[in-house]
Amino acid sequence: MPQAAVEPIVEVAVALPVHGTFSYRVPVEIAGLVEVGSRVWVPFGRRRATGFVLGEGGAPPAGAELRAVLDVLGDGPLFTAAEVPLLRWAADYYLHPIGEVVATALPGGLTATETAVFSITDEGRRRRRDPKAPPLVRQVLERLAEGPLRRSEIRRALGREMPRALLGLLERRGEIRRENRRLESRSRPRRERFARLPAGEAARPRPAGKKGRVVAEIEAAGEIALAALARRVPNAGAHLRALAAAGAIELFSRRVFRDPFGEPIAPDAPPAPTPAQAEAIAAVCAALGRGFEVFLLNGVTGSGKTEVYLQVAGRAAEGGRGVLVLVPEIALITQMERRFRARFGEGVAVLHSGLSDGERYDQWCRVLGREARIVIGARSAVFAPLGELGAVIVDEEHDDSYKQEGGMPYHARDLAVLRGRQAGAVVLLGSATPSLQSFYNVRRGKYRELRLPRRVEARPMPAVEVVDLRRMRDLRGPGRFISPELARAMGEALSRGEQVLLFLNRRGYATLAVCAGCGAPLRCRHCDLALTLHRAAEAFHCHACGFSRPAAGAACDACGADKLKRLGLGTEKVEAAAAALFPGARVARMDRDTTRRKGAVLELLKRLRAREIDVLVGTQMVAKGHDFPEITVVGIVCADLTLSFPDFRAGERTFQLLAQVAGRAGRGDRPGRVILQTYNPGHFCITAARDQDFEGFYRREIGFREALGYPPAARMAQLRVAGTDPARVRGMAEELGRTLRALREEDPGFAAVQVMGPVEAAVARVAENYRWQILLKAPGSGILHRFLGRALLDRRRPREDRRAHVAVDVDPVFLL
DNA sequence: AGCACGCCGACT
DNA sequence: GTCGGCGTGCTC
Repeated sequence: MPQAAVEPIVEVAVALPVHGTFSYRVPVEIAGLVEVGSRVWVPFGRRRATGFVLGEGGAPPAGAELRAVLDVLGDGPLFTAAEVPLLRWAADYYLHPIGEVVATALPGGLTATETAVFSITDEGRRRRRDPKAPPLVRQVLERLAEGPLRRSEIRRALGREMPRALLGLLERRGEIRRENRRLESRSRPRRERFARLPAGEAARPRPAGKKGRVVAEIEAAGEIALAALARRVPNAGAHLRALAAAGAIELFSRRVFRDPFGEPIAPDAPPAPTPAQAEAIAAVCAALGRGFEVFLLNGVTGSGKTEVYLQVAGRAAEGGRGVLVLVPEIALITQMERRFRARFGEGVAVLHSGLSDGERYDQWCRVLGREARIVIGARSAVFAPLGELGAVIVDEEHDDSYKQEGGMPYHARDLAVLRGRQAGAVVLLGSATPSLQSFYNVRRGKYRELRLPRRVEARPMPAVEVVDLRRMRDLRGPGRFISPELARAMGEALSRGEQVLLFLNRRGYATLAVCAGCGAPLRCRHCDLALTLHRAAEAFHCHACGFSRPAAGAACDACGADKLKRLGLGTEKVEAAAAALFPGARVARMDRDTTRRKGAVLELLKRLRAREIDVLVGTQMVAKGHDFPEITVVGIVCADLTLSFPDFRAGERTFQLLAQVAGRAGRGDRPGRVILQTYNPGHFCITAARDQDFEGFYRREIGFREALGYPPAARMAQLRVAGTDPARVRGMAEELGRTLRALREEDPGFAAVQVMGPVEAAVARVAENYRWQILLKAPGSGILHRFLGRALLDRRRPREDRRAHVAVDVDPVFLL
């Protein structure tokens, strides 16, 4: 007699905003298909939901009954057991529901949901025109007559809350029908149809005419996708069925990976490293396989950090272990990807938000299937399903783009280090301007520092001249922001046929439009923010919410006067000034406005390389790691914009930005020159950036952080209360503040936690959302985490909705 | 998130 | 009375 099969129990993270995991039985029939990383369909309360299997489950808490997994979704697991600890840690550390953490980690479009969908019946169609029916009923029926809707969609269409009871009543009366509909996940493998010649058959007589051409093409290709065949032989499709029926060809379908890569890349051989590179490579490679260790590669701009990454990655991947390479943004991923594919060929996958859900899913599957053991990606790639890791590399580790805002606000660099620790892998953080946090860890002996103090091929560092903008204060026109020194340097470079980069960290033409009559600034209707004039669009834009209004005929909202003074400086005005000062020069601009289109950044970079651009004006986008070989002069139009930010990281950000921009100069064989214009020529951030003096900057800045208890000397978390109802938002923020202070009072263990606020956010309203915030400071992350857990998870809090809700940001980077 | 339950004021 | 808001608990 066969032994009764035991149903396994699995631990499932449900893809809903619910804290904790849940246990389910797995029916024996599908037990073989359910493993760690499987996507499953499970009953949850009164409905069903997508879940992710994290491991073996335990007995449910007393009173709860185990329910059974209903189905296994998709073709196989979506992550490996090696990634589970990272997902759990992130959920715990960032106080985020684990199912949502998994959903964030995965490519989009994989979480099916189930909700009630309402549709109209014939009875309802009749009642729709009944004048005696209440207006709300008629409105609902009217909407449903156009097509079935979910409750949330009805709410949106009507612009008001839709009482459940009313829908229930209409259903009982037979005017509407309700059914549970599974909203399917969108991403699935792509299959394509191919044709080939039948195997093992000697040359059979070739058909004549068009059919013959089709067969010839297929024979020449070996096998060919039908889409490609149709491109070569127009209307080939018309003959395929007959050819297949005659046995002349075979048709079959196969999974294909949507290809995000562009043209093929010529292979390269590793160049001989400089002595400093060789030393760094040797140090990191010696650590491979010996467990967790973090290196900070502190290398000046142009010192060849990428070559170190390449050689480390190559060695780390030798034993079949995975290598994760994080790069802050998409344009840089493309550069990095080219270098890696030139060295390692096809074993490279890319993961970033520039890919479609389908492309991302395919790349993800290539990694899962171990076809690619090197992943290059932006922050979300930190979750890539590489399994056993050999090395983690984070390029430009100081870059703020690693911080995710919204959803689960995580820091990819921090998670990368954690992932390395969990995997016992080597972590390599690289930057010319390391974050204070990473350098602090070097100083405390947690990370090992490696230096590349010189540029490759003995190229000199650029010479930086500081120009005091206060001299220009009373001037008008371009002379106010393009000093004689900068203009002269530009003129000399241009006359030698060299290129110039002008940097200003603010886009638009005029950043402040003030009424000439009453002096009121022009503000956004949906935000507490001034509008910026964009001349290319001839419109005023809000940089917070995207609101825009035409510039033509714009009048002051306060007094109605139609004369607006266009104050403030943005990249568009700099562009216009450069064109006016150097009429022969070809001027281009690189900021979010000119690069919104996909591929626009690469196009600009290509034009720059092809020398079709003489002067490039740009925002911080141009500061990021790009290699501009022919630029010899960099003008920093106004270094003070980031410095005056009311944020304790303003100095750090300014130093990094200036040092990085300056580093764009002279990367080819001609020496570079940087003109740094500022109203604060004596400020230590400015002088340190001028001298490329990271150590000096660090000493000054860490002193402040330690004295004031700011990270990295302490830990912070920010609680953001936001919503559409200003009174509720304020009430919730104040209530939360009281709760936090009470918690601090009642437990002496929390005496070291500081609660600051609540205060209204600096921009109190963004896109009709009102914002308040509370800042928490603590000496260490353990105590802060316990405090947050007690405050937010252990005690009841008021129900949140769009009118007012709380978001936690652990280790916040942007405090405004 | 979304579903049900239970508590209140304000109408037939 | 009871309808329909609104706050609260719960989902293995």
